[in-house]
Amino acid sequence: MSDLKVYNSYSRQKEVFTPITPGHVGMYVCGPTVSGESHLGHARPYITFDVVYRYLQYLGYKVRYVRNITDAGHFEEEGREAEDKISKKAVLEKLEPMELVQKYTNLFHWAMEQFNTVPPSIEPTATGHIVEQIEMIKQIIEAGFAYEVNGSVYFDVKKYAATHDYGKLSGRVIDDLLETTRELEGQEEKKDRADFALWKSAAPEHIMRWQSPWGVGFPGWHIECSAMATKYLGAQFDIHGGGMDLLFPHHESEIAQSTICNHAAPVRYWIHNNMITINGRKMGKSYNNVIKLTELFSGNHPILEKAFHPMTIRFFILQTHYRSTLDFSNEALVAAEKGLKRLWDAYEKLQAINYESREEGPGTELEEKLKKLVAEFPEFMNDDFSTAKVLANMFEIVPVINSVKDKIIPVGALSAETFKLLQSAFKTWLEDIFGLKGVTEADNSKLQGVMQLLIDIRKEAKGKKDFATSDKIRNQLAALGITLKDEKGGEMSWNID
RNA sequence: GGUCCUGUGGCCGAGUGGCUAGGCAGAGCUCUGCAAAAGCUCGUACAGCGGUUCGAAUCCGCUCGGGACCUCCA
Repeated sequence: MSDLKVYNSYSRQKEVFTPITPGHVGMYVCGPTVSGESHLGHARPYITFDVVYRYLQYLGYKVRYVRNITDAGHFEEEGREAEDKISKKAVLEKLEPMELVQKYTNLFHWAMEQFNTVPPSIEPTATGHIVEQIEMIKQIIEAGFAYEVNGSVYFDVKKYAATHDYGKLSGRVIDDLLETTRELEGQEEKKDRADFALWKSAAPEHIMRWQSPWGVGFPGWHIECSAMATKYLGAQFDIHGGGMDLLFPHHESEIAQSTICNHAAPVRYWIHNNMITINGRKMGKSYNNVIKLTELFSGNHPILEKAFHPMTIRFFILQTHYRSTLDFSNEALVAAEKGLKRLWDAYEKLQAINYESREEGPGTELEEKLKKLVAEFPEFMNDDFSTAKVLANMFEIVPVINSVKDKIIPVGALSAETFKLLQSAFKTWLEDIFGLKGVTEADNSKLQGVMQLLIDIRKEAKGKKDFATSDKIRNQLAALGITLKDEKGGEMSWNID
């Protein structure tokens, strides 16, 4: 099998993945800011990196996956509103800050469960690591790369850039940065406009506040990730993930902070997912075009024509390469929904077939084709996680499965070995690696019994050519949202829409 | 304004210079008491204009369009 290659944002090219410690992978992914509800855009990184996590484990790595919860809040705009985003909202909603944070954290966890994502190994909170952040800031000051002004601490970007490559990750030129940075209030505290806050002094009304060597305040925007990543993954770790919109300034600043503290570049492979767009524009609060996950699952949103199942979303996301933008539309999601159903129906049929045939024999052309398609699954994944191509191959196999089921492909065309290969490959890839699940839940044994009874009655009616009765059963069930299908050979199957 | 990405058939989307991606929708056929599924067949698309090449959706240049970041942002 080929080596895993990942596109490293830092080098801007695909590189062979080699972990620092053989057999182990440390992965940090920027988690949600729990000051509000997650929307469709947020689903992308967590599903993308869930598959990365699952795939690395499939490859045999022991992975420590750290994904933070940002519950201390960042600023609306640095300096302008000397106010914590979370505390601000808390006032509006008349909630305690931690109450608010808890509410949205719970909601986030609920959504992640709907998406069938595996929980990270560690999910540290920013508020739980104030001490670590203060320690790190102290180190940066001691190293001479930060300075204190009026109880706030700023990172000295210019000094750092003199000896380090600030701007490399995001393709920024430091001089341009100085010219293009916007005029903001509170800038006068900084020595240089490109500098960023490590610690901000808190105004008296500020609710979230902690004691520090520089007075009462709260941590700056980027330090939490540096502190928590260092604590749980070490000075250098393998993978850091997040959305492309975090490249600058968040990840760029993270590199600077960590590099000063740990005397080494913190991350080997930077992986960034692209945005989900709607009408070609990034989904985001500032664009006023967000669809919250709760709205998506319920269909309760003006631009939604219907509700969409979390698995449809998951599949929708996996059908695109993670570094491409993905444009949302009702039509696109309906297409994904139908595609997933077709794939999943075939998968369930595949698992249900008890295939008995020659144990071995000359490989037919069909067999060779199937083996090739399956063998390509890991090849595609190894090429920077091309989930879309793996799914395309699966869809090529779907007609074969259906044909075996309907006996259009005769028994004996496939060896039992090939057939079992399909069964195990589909299970591994669909369930274990892609984390997909069936959309319809019909796991009610009583309902199954009732359905079997109706099917028996319908079979009898059909046998007597009593089509009035047989059609009545099928039509009434259809009205209830249950589709009954006649199959070749007189069997019947059903599913809930 | 700066930096970067991008423009593929009705829609969504893969695409490593030469070989049918795939999904959805649509058309025809087969199967079927009817229906639904399912199977088979069908679209010869790559923004435009040049260039490199035996050969370009794929490389280069220009033009036009869209987007991201430069501010919290997945």
